[in-house]
Amino acid sequence: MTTLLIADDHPLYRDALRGALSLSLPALTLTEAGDLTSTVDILNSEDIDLLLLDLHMPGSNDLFGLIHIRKLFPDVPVAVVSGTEDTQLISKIMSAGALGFIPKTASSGDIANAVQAILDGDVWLPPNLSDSVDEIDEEFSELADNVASLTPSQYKVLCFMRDGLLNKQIGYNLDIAEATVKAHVTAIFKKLGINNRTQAVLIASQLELEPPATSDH
Amino acid sequence: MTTLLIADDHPLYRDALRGALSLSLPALTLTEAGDLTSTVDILNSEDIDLLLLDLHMPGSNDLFGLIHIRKLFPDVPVAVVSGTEDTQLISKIMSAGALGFIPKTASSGDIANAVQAILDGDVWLPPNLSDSVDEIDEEFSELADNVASLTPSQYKVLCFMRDGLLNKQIGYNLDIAEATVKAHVTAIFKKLGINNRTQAVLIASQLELEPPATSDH
DNA sequence: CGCATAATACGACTATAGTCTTATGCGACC
DNA sequence: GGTCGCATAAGACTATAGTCGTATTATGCG
Repeated sequence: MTTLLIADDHPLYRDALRGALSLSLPALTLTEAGDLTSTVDILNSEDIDLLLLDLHMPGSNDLFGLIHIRKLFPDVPVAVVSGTEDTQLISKIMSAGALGFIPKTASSGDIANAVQAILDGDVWLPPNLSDSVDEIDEEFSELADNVASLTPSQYKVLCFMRDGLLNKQIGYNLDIAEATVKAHVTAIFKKLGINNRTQAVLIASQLELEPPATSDH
Repeated sequence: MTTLLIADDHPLYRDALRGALSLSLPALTLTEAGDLTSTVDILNSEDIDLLLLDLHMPGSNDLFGLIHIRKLFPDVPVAVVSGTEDTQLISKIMSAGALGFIPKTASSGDIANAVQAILDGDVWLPPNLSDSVDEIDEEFSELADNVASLTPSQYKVLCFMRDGLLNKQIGYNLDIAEATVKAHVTAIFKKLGINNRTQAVLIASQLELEPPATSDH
């Protein structure tokens, strides 16, 4: 039995995906999640053969979420579903370990083709874009690897750093001492090959689709 | 006599623009610049009726360059020429004070139309995109205004901050004391309504098209 | 079990960031 | 000639960032 997890924060779009897939590929079992936490929970408790991941989910932090999932479950194939058509971003998504990119404007036929292709072990990109995205961004791939090597605590600290929080505030949010936050910060610097917070924020902001202030969808 | 300045770092594309314009609008006088510094020099020494600005010029720092030029020469109309088709970015470009956006894929007819329209005092956008870009990003517009209010020295310091440099290193680069750098940094914080360097870097990174590490062409 | 390793946690210490005050020189502007 | 904005910068101070050493716990492995 082949099981597929649809992770998207829009119930309507989940329904649309479910409808399109149950028609074209009725043999699939479909599961759903609406945020990153429940996505991780389901991946932990169930055997999932393919994850359809929307980058804009609550708690996902866009590309961070993809890297996070890829690190926790390297054996689960991931296809990213997103409204963007930015080829550079798609290149980053593929460099971060996604096996396919499905634009939200794709037809149900294309979606079914994409899912079938990835289940068969292929890589899938929208036909009109496959030319411009074929090459992998080496530099970004290394960056994604470095970020993936962060421990869960370090990952959280980096997220808060990217939001402009002080060490003290991060400690308060995570309920740990400021000294511990600093230890995590130092560890992050070593793993990312940098030596101060501004450079960390720059790297973290490269992993984000939209500026925090204007997330509007 | 109407004079037009073509600012683009690709000699070939400058030639192409020159060719397209001299055919369709032979009454124009055309001038060229290959980087931001010489663009500013020419705007200082000559009367320019329209600037065609590529965002990816050396020293331009993408949107920073546009804001910089808009601040120094608020009376010179600017049309941005760029390879991107990202509607969000185009919206930012227009919010930062450009009067037109010309994609590099535009036909020579469209380019001539755009130049003529802006010279006539209109705003011009590619026909296929004008629907999705009509609204101005208020938040970003305010941000651009704030950045435009920076003095030249403050602007330079912010650029170096965005590159992850320490105050000491910025002082060395600009040949001023660290105390002066700190004074500028404090002034920048007040103008941008923030209170630490991380937030400044976040704002600065929103004004950049591509991450510094992956500028490729 | 005994050992190694990684992750988390934290205090002590040093370096850097950031504020405030004050002061000087310069050019623009009326 | 006075005023204003800007750039420069010193000194003194506080807050925050960042390093280092170390203790604790959990996890994997033979």
